Amino acid sequence: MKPETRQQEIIRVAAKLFKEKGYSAVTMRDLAKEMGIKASSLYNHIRSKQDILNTIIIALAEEFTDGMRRIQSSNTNCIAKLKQIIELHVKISSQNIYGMASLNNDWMHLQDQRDYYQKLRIDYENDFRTILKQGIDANEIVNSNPEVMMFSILTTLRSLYVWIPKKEDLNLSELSNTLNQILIEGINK
Amino acid sequence: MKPETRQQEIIRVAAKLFKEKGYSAVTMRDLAKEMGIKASSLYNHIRSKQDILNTIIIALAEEFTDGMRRIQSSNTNCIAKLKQIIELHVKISSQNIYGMASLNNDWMHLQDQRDYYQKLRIDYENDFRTILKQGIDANEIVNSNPEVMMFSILTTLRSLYVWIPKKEDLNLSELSNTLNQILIEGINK
DNA sequence: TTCTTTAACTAACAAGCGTTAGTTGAAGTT
DNA sequence: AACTTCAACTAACGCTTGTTAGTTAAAGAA
Repeated sequence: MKPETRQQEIIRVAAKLFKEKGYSAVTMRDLAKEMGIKASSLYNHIRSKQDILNTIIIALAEEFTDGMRRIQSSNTNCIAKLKQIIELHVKISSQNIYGMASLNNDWMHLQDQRDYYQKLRIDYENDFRTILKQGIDANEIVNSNPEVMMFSILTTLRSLYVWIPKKEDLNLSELSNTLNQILIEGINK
Repeated sequence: MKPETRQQEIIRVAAKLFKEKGYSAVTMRDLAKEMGIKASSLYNHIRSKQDILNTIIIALAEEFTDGMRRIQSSNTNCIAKLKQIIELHVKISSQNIYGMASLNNDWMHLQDQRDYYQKLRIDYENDFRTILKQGIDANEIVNSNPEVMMFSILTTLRSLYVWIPKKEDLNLSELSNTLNQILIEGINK
């Protein structure tokens, strides 16, 4: 494991601050103070504040896109694909708690990369929708409203970053299983 | 129906801008431009930027608290109480799309009222948890992880404001029913 | 008509913003 | 020993921020 570069450290600390207060409310002086240096010194390592946000969000968004592609090409039924999606979100979210906050809350402050991000997001949702519809056609999934299903499941998965840090001694594969049960089978007896 | 006061209009327009860019990224000059007046003129109607945020968030939070109290004291089983909670969120969210964005994303920028808001939020979650646990004890709800159940359902309901505006011709009681089915009974066949 | 209230305005303030330029001392390289 | 690179620094830039003070014209009340 290579040690973290100073640049990576800045981006990591920035993501943490962005999670707490949001991109716009975090100043370069806040970030510098957290790093124990002066604001101007940050610019030896990063190009701009905007560039930090780009790096955080785009890397994560592409990770989700890659994961979805892998799931699509797996030779399993739709319920199993949904389980894989849940595991994908649990894995990425738990490994990148701070970044997920920026992805969810600060993407609108992207400039050059905003359109690209939104395309990735829309494509991801379309792939998700397709899996649900295939599940309905294959009689694996109840023929209700796939739009509401997607919204409900995806919203839950996208918010994992808020909730995971609150629980200690969290077993991730156990969490995936519990989520899978609740999202797929519901909660009633 | 009384016509909207100028103050109410400012708060409504502010909430709309807060939804798009977040509290910190919206300036008083942005808000003034949207109102068609100068920034300083806003202060004839409102005390401060912070005060706008207070008004938006606290009013909504108290509306949820009131709703929860009403549901608690209703003489129904737990599955029915959950349905009422879903209806409460659909109703408040659809009537206050913009305000819900501030409630969810900008509560951390509250100052004086932040502790009070957080208390309301924690109490609400505790009441929700209690209903779920009673449902498990009464054998209405599967004895899985009530913490994950609450997270999943509440996260979905809290994000309705993102999703409702995207759908046109949305029948609200139909939405409540669909949500109820998916959240309670799951999606599998 | 005179007085008061309302809701806009212009002008300005002090503080804070992201960022740049130029400098410095230490560490590594030849 | 001489040179280069690195990562910090100080100082400052032009701009934007929320907010205040004081003014003004129109509308409503006496």
